[in-house]
Amino acid sequence: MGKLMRENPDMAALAMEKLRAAGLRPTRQRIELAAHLFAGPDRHVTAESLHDEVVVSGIKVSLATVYNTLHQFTEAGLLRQVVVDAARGYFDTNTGNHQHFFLEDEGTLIDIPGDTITVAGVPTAPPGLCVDRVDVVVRVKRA
Amino acid sequence: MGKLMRENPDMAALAMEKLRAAGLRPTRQRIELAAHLFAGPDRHVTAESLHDEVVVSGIKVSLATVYNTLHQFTEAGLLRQVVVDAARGYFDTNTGNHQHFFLEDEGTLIDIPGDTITVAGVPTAPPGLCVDRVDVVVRVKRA
DNA sequence: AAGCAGTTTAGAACAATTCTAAATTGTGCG
DNA sequence: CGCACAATTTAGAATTGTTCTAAACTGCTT
Repeated sequence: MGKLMRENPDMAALAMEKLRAAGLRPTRQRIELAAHLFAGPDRHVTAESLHDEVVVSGIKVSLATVYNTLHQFTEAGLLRQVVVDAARGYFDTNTGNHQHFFLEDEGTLIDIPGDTITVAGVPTAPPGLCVDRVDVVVRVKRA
Repeated sequence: MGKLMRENPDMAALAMEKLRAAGLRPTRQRIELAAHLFAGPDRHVTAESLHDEVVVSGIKVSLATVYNTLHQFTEAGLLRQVVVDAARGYFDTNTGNHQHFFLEDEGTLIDIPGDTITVAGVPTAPPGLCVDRVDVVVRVKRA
């Protein structure tokens, strides 16, 4: 399986591990995408941005596959979706408890560590429902 | 100016006032939409849902106008946009400080009064930026 | 009643995302 | 190893929500 990932063959190995652990067959495109996503520290991508990035780096993956993969990774718990912009969907490689700054002008996300913000007084969920998650988005603008 | 709004002519008058106060010319469709939006207590609508509702009640308004109007109302401070679902945009007639439950299964929003939830520890905005708003979304699911 | 800027509208255009059916690729097995 | 089959990828069409456009219409002022 391959000739790519020359920049860092170890990333590929790690990615394969991650995929296998998640029960996802380690295909060329999944490995490349995972390598990109999990190479750096916490990252925020959209399907389009990740696709561009990956294509630029010389890898051939279709946009449809990026969408599929992003969703599969999310289901597998490797990613988390962040809803801050009605226009596009963001995916976050930080799946732990944390919140976000959202720079509305640029469409950029910045993590806020999970122990920084405290949310108190969340009412109990309406009958028959349970709280799935509490999201805090700090929307910031040019001063 | 017309024959509709028979259910509640006063609503129409009120709506006209609101529109005039906001500097929006009180046209037939704006009046009808405002009457629907501000008739009940706090409401959450999408362009589509409001359009359907209004059309069903026998009023002729195009979807484009609903979109325009919703945006104009928002700019005028009569409505507020809520981003909880990547798929569609919601508008809230409650423009005051408050938060939301979001029932992911149904796509329904429920207001949480502004003094219920307390958010502490919001870090200062990155340099050159200022906090515009802090949104809290409590995502709930079938138990 | 006329004029005109502000509005509305149908329909085209768009952007993000999903779907589809066909081609390709991992993986296990003999 | 090489084959078979299911899982995956893909190009392109289709969907969905939203915005744009140019033409028709309407509320206001005179």
